[in-house]
Amino acid sequence: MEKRDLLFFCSMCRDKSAEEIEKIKCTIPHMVKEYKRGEHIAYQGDKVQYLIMLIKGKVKTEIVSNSGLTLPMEEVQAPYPLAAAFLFADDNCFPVDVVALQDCEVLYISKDSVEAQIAKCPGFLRGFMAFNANRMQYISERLKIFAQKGIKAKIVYYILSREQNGEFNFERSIVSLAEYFGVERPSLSRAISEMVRDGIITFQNGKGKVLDFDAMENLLL
Amino acid sequence: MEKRDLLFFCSMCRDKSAEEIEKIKCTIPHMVKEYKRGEHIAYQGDKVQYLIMLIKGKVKTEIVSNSGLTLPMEEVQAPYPLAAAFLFADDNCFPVDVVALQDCEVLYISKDSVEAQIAKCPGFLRGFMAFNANRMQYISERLKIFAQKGIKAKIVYYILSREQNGEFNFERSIVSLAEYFGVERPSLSRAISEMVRDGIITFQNGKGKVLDFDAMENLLL
DNA sequence: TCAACGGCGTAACAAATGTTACACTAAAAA
DNA sequence: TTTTTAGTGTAACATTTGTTACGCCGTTGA
Repeated sequence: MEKRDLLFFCSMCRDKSAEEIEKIKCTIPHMVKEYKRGEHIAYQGDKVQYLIMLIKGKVKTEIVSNSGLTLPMEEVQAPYPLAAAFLFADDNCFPVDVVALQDCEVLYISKDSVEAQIAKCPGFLRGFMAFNANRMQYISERLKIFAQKGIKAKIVYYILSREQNGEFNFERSIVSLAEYFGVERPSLSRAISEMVRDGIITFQNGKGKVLDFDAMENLLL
Repeated sequence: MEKRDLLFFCSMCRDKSAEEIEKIKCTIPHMVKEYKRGEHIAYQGDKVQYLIMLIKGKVKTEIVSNSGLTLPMEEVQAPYPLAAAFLFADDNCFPVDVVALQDCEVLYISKDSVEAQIAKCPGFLRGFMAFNANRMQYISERLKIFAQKGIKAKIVYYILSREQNGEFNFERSIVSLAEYFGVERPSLSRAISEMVRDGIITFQNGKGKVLDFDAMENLLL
């Protein structure tokens, strides 16, 4: 194993130098498995017994209903942990099927080894926690956006959570923002245009200013 | 919010009563502070330096924009941890203001003490992880529902993730399901009626059967 | 018994959003 | 240079969802 697991241990044990990571690699028992394109890496309902790291390739996850229908969920690029949050959950089952989209390599570390490593190495704990916490933070943020009813409310929420002195920068294209909001691009475009027309904000090239904070607040209800 | 697994992060302790929790307080270094109704327990942007447990009372959380507008987020009843996921996040700041709705008691355990306890007591680790994992699971599930475009798609998703042999039970009232989906009750009611009319499902008193799986699948697109 | 209430279905209409299509621009590729 | 491509705004129309109001039913409590 070479550079790719450096990435792995960088994310899981981030306060170590490369040399120290070398040592750690030797001290954590692990397995590596390879999967061909199209193979299942895990099935929904499987127990998550290992910390599972996708170290090479790309996978997709999908929900499988009891009647065999599949609902695509998301695609994951290496390097990335799979179901890391569920290793310690009460219901520690894969919530999805995991299928290789390319030839993949997957690294497994048993739960016991993870716990042992956590006890030994605070950095590993921090890395693991930070990963889960960051993911949680991201998901929470998205949930708050989704919970806003109406496109304008989402826009207002998004702007208010990042404006400084009334100025804001979307940091995304309209296309990706629409996707992030879960709405259609023309709908988002129209909503922004209307807010500009109504004198609530200015907007150009992803940047803008808030002109009427009261109107903004009303849009949140 | 799921209160069922509250909290006390020692899995050995999770089913303990308030009295038994008293003992645990003795084995981990900690502080207890009291807050009057209306006082701020934490401000958005504060560093999360402690594992913070609301052990008595009720609080509300709200986002505060840079310009002073507040967006209410959620209410939390004791006992429940506050911002537990953020203790180890890279950006370990409170994402919200926390304000006491009643007189409250709050317990603080320093990050170091938490790490020490985790190293000492695998049960504590499991409890902490399980709490975060369960919360993540809950939030992920809601996010998946929200991500479904259109009420019928949400219904289909909800049904497919819990049907057995084509039979399902909502386990909730229409009112609370509408809230869970983030839609209005009459809209949900109408959508269900239409699906019944179209021969896709049967439905009565919160229970029903899937009649046409193909039609269900089509509604997910 | 009756009144009050909450949960539910339904309908008519209003409002928001999706859909589709087209035009314009800037940047990248040919 | 010209052509292509991606990103964007806009419009007209279709569809979905929200809003409001009403009636029905079962439960609760006076």
